[in-house]
Formats: sequence, structure tokens, C-alpha cells
Amino acid sequence: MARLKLGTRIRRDQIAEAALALVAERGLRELNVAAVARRVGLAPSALYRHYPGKEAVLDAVLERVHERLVGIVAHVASGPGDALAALRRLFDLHLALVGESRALFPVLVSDAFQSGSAERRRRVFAVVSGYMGRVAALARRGQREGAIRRDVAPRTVALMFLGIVQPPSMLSALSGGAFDPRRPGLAAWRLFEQTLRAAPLRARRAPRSPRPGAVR
Amino acid sequence: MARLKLGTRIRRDQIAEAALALVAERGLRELNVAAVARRVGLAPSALYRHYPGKEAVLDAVLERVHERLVGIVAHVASGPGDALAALRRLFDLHLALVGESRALFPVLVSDAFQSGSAERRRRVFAVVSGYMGRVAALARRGQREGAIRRDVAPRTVALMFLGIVQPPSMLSALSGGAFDPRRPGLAAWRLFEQTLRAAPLRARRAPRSPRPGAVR
DNA sequence: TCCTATTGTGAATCTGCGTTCACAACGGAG
DNA sequence: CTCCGTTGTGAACGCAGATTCACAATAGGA
Repeated sequence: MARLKLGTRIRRDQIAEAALALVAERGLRELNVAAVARRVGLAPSALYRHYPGKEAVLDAVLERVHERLVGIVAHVASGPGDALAALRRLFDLHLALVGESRALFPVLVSDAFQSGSAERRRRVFAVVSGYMGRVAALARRGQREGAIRRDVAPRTVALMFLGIVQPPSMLSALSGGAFDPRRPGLAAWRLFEQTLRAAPLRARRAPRSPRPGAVR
Repeated sequence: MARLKLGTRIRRDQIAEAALALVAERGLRELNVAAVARRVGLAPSALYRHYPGKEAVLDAVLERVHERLVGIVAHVASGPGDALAALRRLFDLHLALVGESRALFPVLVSDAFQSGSAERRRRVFAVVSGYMGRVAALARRGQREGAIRRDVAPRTVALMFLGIVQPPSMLSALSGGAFDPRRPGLAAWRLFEQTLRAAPLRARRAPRSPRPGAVR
């Protein structure tokens, strides 16, 4: 083994990064301490100098995914155009991520389903709802800008956004890449986008009355 | 242990049923041969008289879930009303199932993500796309009936349907029941339903020309 | 009733994996 | 240069769970 000695701050980073990459490349099944250690260039036992155990490593991975998701939304939101354009970019980014990282996000959610630990489920739940909260905020901005109809709750928009992204991702990951999520995903996206825009056009005719079809 | 001796046909059924129930109640983590055998009233070793191994049991469970899904769609499709009403019932059934069976379906999908076996992934993929195919067929019927707009590919409808159902299910399962999928799910559904109905009304004005907003 | 294939049992085995431990090597502070 | 806390190592331990095996009990036909 490499006899290099590094500070624990650096090692923690390396280990989390290696674990993240392993999950992305080979799935959670392959995530054992031995594999992570090998990837970093350490003996398995060395890992315990920097993390109390495997669970803690997984927590660190989850934390990274969380940061990544938050970062992506922030990046997309700060780009040009209205909120709807930002959502579209988010959609593209999401599908691209699935292609290169083997549905890392669904994989972590999957783990939460199986892990007996209620604590881990709570954490994953927090990450997902945090993400949805940010998407909802983007939707709210879109409503203020007039790009998105106002008779839909921002949370509903976020939920549906997730619904547009998730199934294509899932199918792509399940098929091992044989199923290309771009095409069917895009069709669903177009319909979604069209739906989000639709109402304001009609709303101009009857500006005030809360129409019976309103969704809240 | 119960000294009862039964034919292998019956035992296979019992074992698959017990495994299915275990997954639904406690998740995949708890699905070990010992637990399954205990539930059937057998010693763990007896299980191997009827299945070659644990993998085969899981396959049988997947098969049952497949049958159940197909059955649900068939049941819903044979009910009263148009295809849109049937889809609505399917939506309700799905959410109800999540409540009582701890997101059995996502759990199996989750397993496929983690299982190294490409064979299992293929099987789960087949089940999911089979299900989607049937939903698409329902959507096609809806288009023939005039209940669903015709400028959307049936497969896109099926994909979006899955997208409407999946996120609420996931959040509910993750939160351990604290998150009630009914309310936000229903809001998304209403928007979805409204979207599916919308176009034909506008199409009457310009019956022929493939409008630019058409989604295929 | 007896016989035999089938089904059931408990103990033993095997394996993968997380974790611990006693000891060695490193590297910066003094 | 020396010392000591930090980091790294290989071997060993413990455990959980799948699988095997030699043997016992059962059921149904001859």
C-alpha cells in the first residue's frame, strides 16, 4: 500500500469522493469498505481512522449528493431567461446526470427504502424535500414573472417536475442504458411546459374569477 | 416445527406469498430465508426443497407483483366510465396500495438498482415497461373515445402517469407514513387530467393543421 | 400393511463483510 | 535530531445469512 500519510480532513474528502464514485459506477451493492479503501489507496482498516464506520461514509455521500443537487438548482436559477427556462435546464441536467452517474439519486433513495434505520430514511427524506422546496421556489419565481400560471401551487409544480424526471431516469438505469431517456422524457417535458404556460392565456379573458378547473 | 407435509406446488405458493408479505410489511432488508421459512412454518433448509435459492424466491415475488399490477389495470379498465375515469381509479388504487404495502413496487425497483445481477434488472425493467404498456393502451382507448387529446403519444401519457404516482409514493414511504400522498398527489392528478382533456377543445377551432405545440 | 419417493429437520459449513487490535511508519513540533 | 501524536497496516474476530448434508418423518400407492 501507499505509505503516504495525509491529514484526516483530506482523507475524509477522498473517502467520500471514492464512495460516491463507486455508487455511481457500480451501484450500492458494490459499496463495501474494502472497495472504497482500495480506491483511495488505503487498507480497509485505515478507513476507521477517519470515519466511525460504513454508515458514516454513506452519510457523507448523501451529504455530497445533497450539495450537488442544491448547487445544480442554484446554477440553473442564476442563468438567463425566466424560471421556466431554468426548469428546462434543470430537466436537461438531471437526465445528463443519470446518464453518467447511473442514477445516483434514485440509488440513494432506494437504499433508504431498504435500510432499517429510520434515521437514514429521515435524512434522505430531508434531502428530497429540500430539493423539492428549491424547485418550488423556482416555480414561485416563475409565477411572479408571469411565466408560469398562478392557479397551481408551487409545490405541485415541484412534485410534477420530479415526476417528469424520475420515470425516464428509472427506466434508463434499469435498462442499463439501452433505454434512452431523452426522447420520451422530452415529450413529457413539452407537455408539462405547455401545461404550465397554458392558463394565463385563458386567464386574460376572465382575469378575476377563480375558474372551476383551478388546481390548488 | 409443524410436521405437516405438503406438495411442492402448494409450498411454492406459500413461500412466495410469505416473501411478498414480508417485503410489503418490513422491507427488503428483512427478507432472509429464515424469516420466510418461519412465516410458512418450515425450517430454513426446507425452503430449498421447493426453490433453488433465495434469488428464485425473489423472482417469484416479482412475478406476483407483475400479475397484481396487470390485474389492477385490467380491473380498472373494465370499470364504468371512459378511460380517463379508469386512469383516475388506477391512480387511487396505486396510492392506496402504497399505504398498505409499504411501497412494495418501488422497493422491488430499488432492489433491481442494487442487485449486481443484470438478469434481475432486465426482469424488473420488463415488468415496469409491461405495466406502462398497459397504461398506454388505456390512454389509446381514451383517445379513441375522445376523452383524451390526440396530439400526445399514449406512451407519453403512461410515462407521465407514472410520474404523477411515483413521487408521492416515494415521499410517503420515505417519511414512514408521516407524509400523506393523497393531498399533493391529488393536486398533481387534477392538473394532469385537465391537461389531457384540454387540447381537443382548442382542436375544434383548427381541426386539421398539426399545431406547433403538438407533442409527439 | 409395507415400501419408497417426497418432504422436513437441525446441525454444520462457507462466505462476505464490517470492525477491532497490536504494532509500524511517518512527520511536524520542540 | 528526537519525540510523540497521527496515520497506516495486516491479521484476526465476530457475525449474519445463505446453502449443504445426513438423517428422520410422512403420505400415498402396491
